[in-house]
Amino acid sequence: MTAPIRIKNIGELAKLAGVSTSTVSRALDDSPLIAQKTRDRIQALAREHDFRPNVMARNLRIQRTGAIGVVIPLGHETSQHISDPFFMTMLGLLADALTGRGHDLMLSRVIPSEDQWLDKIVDSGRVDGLIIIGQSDQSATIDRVAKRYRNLVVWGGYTKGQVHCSVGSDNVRGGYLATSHLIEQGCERITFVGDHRILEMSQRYEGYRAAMVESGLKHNVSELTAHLVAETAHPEITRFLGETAQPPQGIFAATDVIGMSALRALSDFGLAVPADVKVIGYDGLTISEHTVPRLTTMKQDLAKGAGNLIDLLFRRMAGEETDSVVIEPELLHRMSS
Amino acid sequence: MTAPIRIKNIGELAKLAGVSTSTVSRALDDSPLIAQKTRDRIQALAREHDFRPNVMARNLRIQRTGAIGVVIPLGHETSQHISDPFFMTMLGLLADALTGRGHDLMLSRVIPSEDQWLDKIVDSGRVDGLIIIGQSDQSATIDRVAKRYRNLVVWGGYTKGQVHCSVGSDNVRGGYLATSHLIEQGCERITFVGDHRILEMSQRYEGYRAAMVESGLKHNVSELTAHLVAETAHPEITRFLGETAQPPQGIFAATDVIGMSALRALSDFGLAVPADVKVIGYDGLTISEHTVPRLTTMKQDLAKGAGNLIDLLFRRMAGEETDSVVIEPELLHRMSS
DNA sequence: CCCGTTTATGCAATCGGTTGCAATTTGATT
DNA sequence: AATCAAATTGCAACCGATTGCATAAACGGG
Repeated sequence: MTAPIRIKNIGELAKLAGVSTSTVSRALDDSPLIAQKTRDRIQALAREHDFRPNVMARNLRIQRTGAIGVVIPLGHETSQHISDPFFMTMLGLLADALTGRGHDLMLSRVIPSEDQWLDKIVDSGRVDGLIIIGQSDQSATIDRVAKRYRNLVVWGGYTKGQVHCSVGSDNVRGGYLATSHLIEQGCERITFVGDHRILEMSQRYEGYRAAMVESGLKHNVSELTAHLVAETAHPEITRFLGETAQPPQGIFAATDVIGMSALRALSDFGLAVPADVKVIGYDGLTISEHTVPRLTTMKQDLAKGAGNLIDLLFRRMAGEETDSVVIEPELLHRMSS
Repeated sequence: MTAPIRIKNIGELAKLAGVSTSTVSRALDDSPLIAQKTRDRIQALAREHDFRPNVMARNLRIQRTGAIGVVIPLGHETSQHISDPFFMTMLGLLADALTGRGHDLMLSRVIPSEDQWLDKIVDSGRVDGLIIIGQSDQSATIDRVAKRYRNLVVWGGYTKGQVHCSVGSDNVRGGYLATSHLIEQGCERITFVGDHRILEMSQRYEGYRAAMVESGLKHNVSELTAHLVAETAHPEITRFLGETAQPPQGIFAATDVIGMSALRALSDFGLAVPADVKVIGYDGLTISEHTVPRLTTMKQDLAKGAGNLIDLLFRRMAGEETDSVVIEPELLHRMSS
């Protein structure tokens, strides 16, 4: 019934239709240059043979790829795998938005071992633009490349004077609000749990510290360095709880995943949340709503963030200049505090 | 210091080096056809101008893209976003393995509205091969395309007679083992919570049912249809618990995320886990280890699974025939049962 | 010093499309 | 019927690489 021969390029289709390749090309593109009935005929023919023009050839000619790179630098993680649902949420949102704009998503997880990692991606010519999720500890490299490559936006922290265009929540303020909340709930000894090397976390720590100092709790400032992945964060918190003479009254976890680990470690030690220890997380991921007890957290509006990232990126690709966006974080007071 | 002019193709580099483009091309490829010192000279020149040959042009010429498509069909989800950490874990593993093999990862999240969705991806010429994560409710489409396109592997359930090559755990057996475990723990009224439309879940249900029947608990078989995402699963479980006269003694959640939702819903109703109700999940995700109490689950070895997927895919791309792989699931007995 | 190999390089076709411009056809107008 | 503008279509160059084959240079042996 259907035609047996497989058409593999517009040349063959052109021959079949008795026209030139240019006509086929334009017809498939629905160009008004081609008479309506010719267009219809060729499109029908293409459908019949389910022929789809080769994307690579097209891309080469028109000098764009139709793909946006999404890069997750893992400079801080020794562990090979990310299990942080944060990335999935972000990725899902980005994938949706990009598909909606007719672009594909090229995912790269990079463990930066040499400082050319970003240049390689940029110069590969595989993508029209780049979204980097989290500066990790690579701010310098990112800034260097941003200087010469415009089509680049970053989810993460904002630092005065940075070259690259970023979208992210106000981490300092978020840290301040989170800590203030715990203080309001009556906590005095509050421990910050996170990883300093990561820009956003160090900003959250800064906010934490400011709130503590402001409330005259400067001497109670304490910090536990914990990895981002739950597998490693949990034993670290457990060890910490085992070693301290007196457990803290409040824990400010730099991410929801760390918060979850904390909840579990506390439970292991027979400490009740929020009666004995109050816990607050950061991110506002779905997962934080499904812990027992439900985790109080600082919500970053990721949907909005992803929207901003895409929007800014496309504007930059169109040649516009863009400023960074800082989103106001929001306290979600739930059961753990 | 560094050269100011930007080299944009091998032609320009050739002119600079005083050789032909073919020589440049071969030199950059480190071909033995070119004299060692010519090679060195050209490579140095390329480095100096940090020139990297255009990938698209290369791909067009050699007829491969160096990219593998990873597709997540969401035929079953009305909701736009996936928050299931399962995908992230899988994606992370795949991204690592593919990078290791020198390939890029093109991510597509598809909500199949017309039955050509897969053909479009295959015929786009953007990828050398395709990994589909989960059949969703699209087994028919996948099978149809698999018939004509070899470079395709699927993570998901195995059905006798399927055309496509799949990798996944033995869901029927997993369901059987999970249910048997709950029965051994003294449960008689066990409810299965999951979504039948998804192949893997219906297989898990099948195993559940078999175990129940085998233990003479046929009349206690009960099922709650719940969505995969925690946002919607939780209220569904809550409603269920509110409506039943007598809560079940055991809950077999078809995924860890549903299991988490169940834990929380039970906690809301003041039911103790595992004292009042025992819960078992499925997947063995990291996250399941960090719930309170820690979730008993059926572990699927995703690392192994991802390895198999990649391995099979590359063998298929090399022209080999491959059989589907079924992985034995393993009980992780933790605190919730 | 000549000739036959090896070794090193260049020529030009090719991958599969897109697009500026020229050429042809159509149609309207006088 | 002749003229001219508008509507269609085709020609051929191009995007930036790779690669089979021809050619030129270097080398070794007699």
